[in-house]
Amino acid sequence: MGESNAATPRERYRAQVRTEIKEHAWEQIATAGASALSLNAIAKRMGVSGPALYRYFAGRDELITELIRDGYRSLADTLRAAAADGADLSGLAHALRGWALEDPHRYFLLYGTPVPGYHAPDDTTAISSEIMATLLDACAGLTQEAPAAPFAAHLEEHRGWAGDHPAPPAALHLAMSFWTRMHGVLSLELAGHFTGMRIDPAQLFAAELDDLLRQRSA
Amino acid sequence: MGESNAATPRERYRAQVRTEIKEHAWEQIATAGASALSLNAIAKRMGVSGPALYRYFAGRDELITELIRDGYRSLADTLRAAAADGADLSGLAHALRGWALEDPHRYFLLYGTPVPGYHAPDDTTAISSEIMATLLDACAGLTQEAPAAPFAAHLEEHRGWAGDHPAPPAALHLAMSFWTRMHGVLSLELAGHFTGMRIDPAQLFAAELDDLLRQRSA
DNA sequence: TGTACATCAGTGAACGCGCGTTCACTGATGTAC
DNA sequence: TGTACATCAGTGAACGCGCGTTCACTGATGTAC
Repeated sequence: MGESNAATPRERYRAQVRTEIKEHAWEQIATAGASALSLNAIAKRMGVSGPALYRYFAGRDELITELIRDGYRSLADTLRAAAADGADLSGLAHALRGWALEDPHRYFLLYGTPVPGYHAPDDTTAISSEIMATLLDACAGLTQEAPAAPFAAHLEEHRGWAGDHPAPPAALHLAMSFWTRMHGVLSLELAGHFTGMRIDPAQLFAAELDDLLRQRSA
Repeated sequence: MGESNAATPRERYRAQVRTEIKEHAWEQIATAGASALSLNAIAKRMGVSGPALYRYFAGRDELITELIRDGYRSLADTLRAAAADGADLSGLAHALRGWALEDPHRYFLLYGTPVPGYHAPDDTTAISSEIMATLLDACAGLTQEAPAAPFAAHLEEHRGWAGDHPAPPAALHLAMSFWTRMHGVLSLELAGHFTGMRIDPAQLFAAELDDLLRQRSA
């Protein structure tokens, strides 16, 4: 009690306002897209003057960075929680889809068209590795043919993206394939490409997942 | 000669300027992204006054529409040409990847994060169907297990996206899977997600394609 | 408990910028007789 | 071939807007004695 770690009222207030700003930012992104994110507009919606927000974020870029970080964090936590609940790869797939549908613009902010002048901070790749490691844990129990020799070697050499997870090349490949395939269906679904086609995205997603898991059950 | 179909000098001039405007538009998209597309900026680069462009396009939206249409057209032509040269599914995959790498921003304009306030015109779905039909032709020669009954029925009912191509459900599913899987790897590659991971996109793409075609050769 | 001081959240004015779009116009190009 | 006219590409000024960001400031909140 009363240690240096206790948040002062001012600190708590700052944290709360930062959160509120970010919430409005997500709303705005959901309405007009990430490239239209504007500090002034957020301030207006909060009933506050424009420059006030500069007390909380150094500028627009820092805000976007924070949003991206939060996005990765949220996905990592969601998948980890699912895994802790005993979800297998199929369960993780549905957790991923649920998370994406919950806020499509958040998904696109992380995995969609890159924001023009913007470059992601280093520590998001750490969270990314965490996500891949969770996938790899779920892949470990499954059998899968090893990829062709050169590609297997390539995967073994570069396992940094999975936090140096000690999985065999077959699992590394499966995790990678899982990610790209789920992303393929999901991103086209979220972009609305299936609505025009009158194809049910849920069925397509399920079929894709089925095919991925075929002959790979533990 | 001299029929109503012959282009007058003025018509030829108009067409040429329209083309030039679109070229500058693509350059600008490649630099700052689609959401930063600005008629004024294009005009400035062309050494012409802002309002001058309104002789050629009703506004920003019409220009974007035209760019999207041209993009779909270009992809459809590329794939069709490859198919006419005897390319199989694998050949089409590489044609697709080549086309995407040629101009990543063009790819994202069609298949990336949707442009905020914008809605695509109807006739692009016609070109989309043309693309899918080309894929389906290449799928026809391959064998593939039919998908589960309900999904097979769903695919049979809604084959409008393939221009009512008379292919069996197995082929419809394969084409759909081909599209989503290639898009999955490609869009992550173009967004730069593999560079941070130090994974070679070409090898990953090849492995994904290999897996797709496994046990489905004619 | 009360006073003096430091911290800091938020304001309002200002800077310079670029945007989409309209409008009345000038001047060159093409057409009709 | 030459003149009268119509078409239409491009100009420049203007409208209203919103953006990111800086700056000197006011006034409330918290701290030290």
